[in-house]
Amino acid sequence: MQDTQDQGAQGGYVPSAVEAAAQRYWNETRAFEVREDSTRPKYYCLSMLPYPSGALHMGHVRNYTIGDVISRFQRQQGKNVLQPMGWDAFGLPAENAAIKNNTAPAKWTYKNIEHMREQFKRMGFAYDWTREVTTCRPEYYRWEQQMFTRLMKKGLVYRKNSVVNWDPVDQTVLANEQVIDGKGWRSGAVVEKREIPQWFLKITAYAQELLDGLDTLPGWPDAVKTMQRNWLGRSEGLEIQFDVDGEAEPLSVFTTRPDTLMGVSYVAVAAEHPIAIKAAASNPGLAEFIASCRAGGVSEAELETQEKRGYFTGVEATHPLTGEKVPVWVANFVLMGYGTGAVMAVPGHDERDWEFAQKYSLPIKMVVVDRTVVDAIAELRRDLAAGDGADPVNLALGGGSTDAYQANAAVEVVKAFEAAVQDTGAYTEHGFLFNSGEFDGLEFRAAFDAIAAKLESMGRGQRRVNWRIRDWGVSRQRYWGCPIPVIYCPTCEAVPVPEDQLPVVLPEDVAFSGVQSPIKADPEWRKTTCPKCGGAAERETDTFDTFMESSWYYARYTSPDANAQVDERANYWLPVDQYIGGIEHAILHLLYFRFYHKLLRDEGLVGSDEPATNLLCQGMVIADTYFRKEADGSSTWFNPDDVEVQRDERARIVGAVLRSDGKPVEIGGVEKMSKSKNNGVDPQLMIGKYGADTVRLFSMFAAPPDQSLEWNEAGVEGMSRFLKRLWRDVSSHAEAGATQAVDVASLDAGQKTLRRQLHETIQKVTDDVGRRQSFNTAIAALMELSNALAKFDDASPQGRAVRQEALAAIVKLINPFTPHVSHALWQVLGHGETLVEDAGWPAVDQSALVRDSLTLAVQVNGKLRATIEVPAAASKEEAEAMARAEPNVARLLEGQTVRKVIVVPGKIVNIVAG
RNA sequence: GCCGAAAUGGCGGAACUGGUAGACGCGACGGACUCAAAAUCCGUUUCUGGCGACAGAGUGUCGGUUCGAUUCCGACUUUCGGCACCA
Repeated sequence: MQDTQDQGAQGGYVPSAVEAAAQRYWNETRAFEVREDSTRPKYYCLSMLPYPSGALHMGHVRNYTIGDVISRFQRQQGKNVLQPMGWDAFGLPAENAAIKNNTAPAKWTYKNIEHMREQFKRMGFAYDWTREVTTCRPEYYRWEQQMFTRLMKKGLVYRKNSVVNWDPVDQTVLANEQVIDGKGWRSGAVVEKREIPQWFLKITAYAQELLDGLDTLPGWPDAVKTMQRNWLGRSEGLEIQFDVDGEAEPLSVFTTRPDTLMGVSYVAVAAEHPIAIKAAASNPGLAEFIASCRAGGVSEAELETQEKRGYFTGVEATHPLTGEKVPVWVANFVLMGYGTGAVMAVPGHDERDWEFAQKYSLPIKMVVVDRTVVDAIAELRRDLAAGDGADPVNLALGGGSTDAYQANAAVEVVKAFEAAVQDTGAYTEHGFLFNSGEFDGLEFRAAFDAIAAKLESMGRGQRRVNWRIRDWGVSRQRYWGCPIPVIYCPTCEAVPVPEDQLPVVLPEDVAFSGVQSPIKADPEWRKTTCPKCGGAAERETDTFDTFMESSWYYARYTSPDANAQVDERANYWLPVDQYIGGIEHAILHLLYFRFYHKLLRDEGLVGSDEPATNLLCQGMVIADTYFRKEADGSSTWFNPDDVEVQRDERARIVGAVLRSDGKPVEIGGVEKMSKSKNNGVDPQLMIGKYGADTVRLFSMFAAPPDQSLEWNEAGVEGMSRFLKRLWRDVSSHAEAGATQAVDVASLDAGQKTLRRQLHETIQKVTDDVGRRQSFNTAIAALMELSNALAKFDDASPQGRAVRQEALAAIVKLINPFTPHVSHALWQVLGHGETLVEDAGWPAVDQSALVRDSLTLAVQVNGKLRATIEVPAAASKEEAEAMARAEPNVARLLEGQTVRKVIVVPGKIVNIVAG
C-alpha cells in the first residue's frame, strides 16, 4: 500500500526520474529540431559557443540557462525558435593539455566535446543538435579559408611586420597571458619584443561603418556600444610634417590638438623608428637605450603602465611655423605600430608630455589659457576696448597693449594661471590661445582651423581622420588552429590556395612536444607546388587567430550542411534575435563578429548589415575563497565545501575553520570561480544532488543576468524546497479530482483577490522575461503567487476552479526555467504527455486586474507619516482630504501653515507645511 | 595608465518613468508536529530608543538639484571586466 502511494502523484518530487523522462520525450519527439517556416515568425536565440575545456562549469550553466529560458519563452509565444550549440574547438589550452598529458590536441579536444555534450543534455537545454558545429573540423574551417583567399583577391588582406612576445630561452612566441611580470611563464626568461611578418585583415576599412552601425543597435547594452566606440577611437586632427636635420623625408606626426602647435618643445619617436635606428648607429648610448626598450611584453596594459623613459637622439627637427629647432627624442611609450610612430610633444597641455618634460628637464611652454584668464584681462583692458570695436579677447591676449601698467597686470594674470596649472600638471582643456603669434586670442575650434589652413597652404600639414583601432592580425605561430591558406613561391611570392584545393587540412594525428608546431617541423607537410607557375613552393605554417572561427559560426548554424560558407537559409534566420555571452567579449569578439558579418554581406552571402539585434551580457559566477599562508609565503586555497564559517550572535561572519582539522583559515573574499583559487563548484555534483531544474532555477534567481552571481548552496536548497512545494501543491490539487470552469461573475472577495494576483503575476512574468530580461524578479513573483496560493484555503468548487487556473498558469510560466518539472506537472494537471512549449503562454484577463481601492502613502514634508486606503476613483481633492483627516497627519499639521500639497494619483500625498 | 561597469539589512538581491527603501530567497530567532531528531508547517527579523502608539537614523564617501533622490548632476573611494596572441 505504502509503496503504491509513494510512487503515485503524492510520492514527491524525484528530480532524476522527472528529468530523465522529460529528456527522453524531447529526444524521441525531436522536439527542438527546427526548419525554415515562412508561416511563423522566426526567433534565433544564440549563446556564445563554448571552448571545450573538459567539463561544464558554472559560467556555462548560467550562460546557457539564460539562452534556454529565452528560447523556451519565445517558443511559448508561438515563434519558430532556433537554438543551436557547437564548439570553439581550436585554441591554446589544447596545446597545453597535450604537453601535460602527452596526447594529441585533437584527441583531447574530441574527448572533451563528447563529455560536455552529455553534460549539456543533462541540463535539458532545448538545442537543435542536428546543427552542431565543431570549428576544428575541415568541413567547417574550409569555408573560412575560402573567405580568406577571396578577401586576399579583394585587397582586404595584407602582410606586414608586427611585434610579438618572444621567449629567448624557449625560442618561441608567447601569448600575452603566457607573459607574467614581463617573463615567460615556463622559462622565466625576460620576454623580448620581436618583429615577424604576419597577415592582417583590413578591419580599418570598415571602421566608419562599424562606428555608425552602433547607432542602429538599440538592443545592445550602452556599455558595450560605448566601449566599442572608444575602441574604434575616431579622432579628427592634423598630420604635420617636421623637417629633420640630415633627413630628406620630413617626419610626420598626427595630433588632435593642432591648436597647441606653438607649444611644441620636442618631438618623440618610437624605438623602432628609422630616425632612431639611424641615429643609434653612431651613438652607443642611444643604441643601448633602444635595445633596452625591447625588454618586456607587447600588451597595451604593460606598455602603458611601464615607467616612461626616453633618450635624446642628438638630432633636431624644425618647427614648421616658427622655424625653431626642437630636439627629437626616442620614447618607450611611442609605438611604431600606432599612427606614424612619432608624436609632437606639448608638455604644457598634455599630461604624459608634461611628466616626460619634468623628468628630462625639457622646456614647458603654455599656449592655452581658460576663460577666467581671458575675462580677467578683458576687464583690465575694458576702457581701451570700449569704443574702438576691437575684440576684447584678442586684444587681451595678443592685441598688444598701449598701456604699460595694464600690460604688466595682464602678464601677472597669465603667470598666476600658469603657476596654478603647473602645480597639478598640464592644462589639457580646450581654451584660448596666447604665446602663439598671429593665432593669439583664438578659441580651440578657430585655432584648429586657422593653423590647419596655414599648414595646408604651406604644404606642411593635412587634415586627417585617425582611428585608434588597428588592422586585425590573424597570424598565430601555433599548431592547433586553422592553417592559413597561402603558398609562398620564390617567383610568384604569396599566392592564395585555389578554391578547388581547399581545405588545407591540419594533420590531427601528430606528436606534440610544445616547442614547435608539428606542421612547422614537418618539411613534407610544407612542400607543395605553386598554383601560378607550377614550381616548387612552400605552405604557410602559421594558423589563424581563433577569433576567426568564432566570427562566423552563428551563420553556419543556419545552413550547417551547405556546400558553401552559408546558403539561402541564412537569410531566413539572420540576424540573430538574441545573442547571449559574457561581458568579457564586449570589444574583441563582438567587434570581429560585426566585422565578419559585413564581409559575408559584401560577398553576397547575407542580406543584413548587423549580425545580432539584441545582446545580453551576463556577469561572472563567483564564490567565497579561503586560504592559509604557508611558511614559504605561498598560499594554499581551500574549497568552500571543506570550510565551516563561524558567526557571532548577530550572524555576522567572524571567522572560518577547515572542517578536516578545525583550525582557522583566512577569508579571501568573493572571487570569480577558478581552479587557481579552488573556489569552483562543480555543476555535475549539484545536478546529481538537486537536479538540473534546481540548478537552473537558482542560477536565474540569485542575481540579475548582467551582474555577477554568487554561488551559495543554502540558496540552492531554497530553490529545491520551492520546487518540492510546487510539486506537492499541484499533486494534491489534482488528487482531489477534476474542477469546473471559473465563473468570473460569481467569485467571492477572496477568490477575486487571488485571481487578481494571478493575473498581475502573469503580466509581470511576461514583462520580466520578455522585455526586461529580469529573470530573478520573474521567479520571485511566481514564488509570491505560490505563497498566496498556499494561504488560499478554499475547497469550494469555485475556489478549486480558481486554484486550477492558477496552478496551470504557474506550470506554464515557470516552464522556461524548470522545463522538466513543468513537463511532468502539465501531465499531472491532466494534459497527457505533450510539449509544454506548444501549450502556449497564459493570457492576462484585464477584467481581473481591476481594483476597488488603492493604498496611498501620506508624507508630511517628505517624510512618510501614514498610509490611506482610497477608492480607486477618488479625486485629488478627496485624496488630500482623507490624508489630512489621518490622525497622525493631523497631529503633525497642528499649528503649522500648509504651504503646498502634492498629490500623485495612485501613489502619494505630500503635504509641505512649516 | 586608458576604456567600461558595480557598491542597498547578517548574506544574495527588490524598488521598471524621481513618489511607502528592503519584494523574493538564504541565514538567524521563537513556536507547532515528534519519545527525539530530520523533514515539514506557522510567526518574527534594517539599526537605535520606547511596553506601546510612535520617534530618530539609514541605499560606498562628500556635496548639489527637487515638495520628495537607491534613482538625476559634480567630485572622490573601493571592487570587478577589457586593453588587440586566454577564450
